[in-house]
Amino acid sequence: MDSKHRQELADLLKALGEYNRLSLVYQLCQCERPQNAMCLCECCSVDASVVSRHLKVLAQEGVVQMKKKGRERIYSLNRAEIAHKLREFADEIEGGLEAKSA
Amino acid sequence: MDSKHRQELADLLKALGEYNRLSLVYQLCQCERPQNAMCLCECCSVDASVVSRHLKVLAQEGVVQMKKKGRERIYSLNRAEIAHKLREFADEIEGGLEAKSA
DNA sequence: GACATATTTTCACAAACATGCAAATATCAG
DNA sequence: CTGATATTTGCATGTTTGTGAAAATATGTC
Repeated sequence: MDSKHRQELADLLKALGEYNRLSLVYQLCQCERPQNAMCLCECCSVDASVVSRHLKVLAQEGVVQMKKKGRERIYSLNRAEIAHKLREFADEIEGGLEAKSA
Repeated sequence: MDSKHRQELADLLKALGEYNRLSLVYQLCQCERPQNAMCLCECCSVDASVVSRHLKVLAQEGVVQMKKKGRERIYSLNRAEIAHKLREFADEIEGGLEAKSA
């Protein structure tokens, strides 16, 4: 794994590794439908501007996806993509040396 | 998931979400045998004290395990445990609502 | 004991970060 | 156009964090 990929993975993990951001992810996780930012705001007791910034970070790392709808922004979780990256990382950790030869 | 578990997961992801710490994890990952801190020091170009602190963080989060051996500290990766936690998280993200009923 | 090696701790510091508030922007309803 | 709602941005602030250098600690060798 080259340093660029490693940096990307580190950035992803860092984005997920903050309590309020992780709470937003779980909130989106439990919602059947995409949610707007104000709705997401209720799960963590912080200012709307804070939620906005956290969602921006999550979007930059590809954790969530955003769609404009009128004056609202509708967010949804990139479930498959994130789950895949996490499992890939788990495989690397567990597999270790034999990962590629197997 | 209660807030305590969520905080623990956030702490784990944060520990992994720093470039040099992640590099240490990958370094340990590629080693068949446990390594001492000085050896690990070579993979990232930082001071030995920095490596020591990073390893401390990783140990606190249960990512690595430490064993004293003379004046050396031998570190090894908790492969199964970390991989399991990552997969659990991946399942939660991907499974979403249906995770418990399935 | 004296010295070398491995590691941790303390200190200082700059950069990054999370946060709240207020102002700005965007869009809808009337 | 006016006002309301949703969201972002700028600013200020306190906190955390990653870092290197030097001192301290621990343990091995002679």
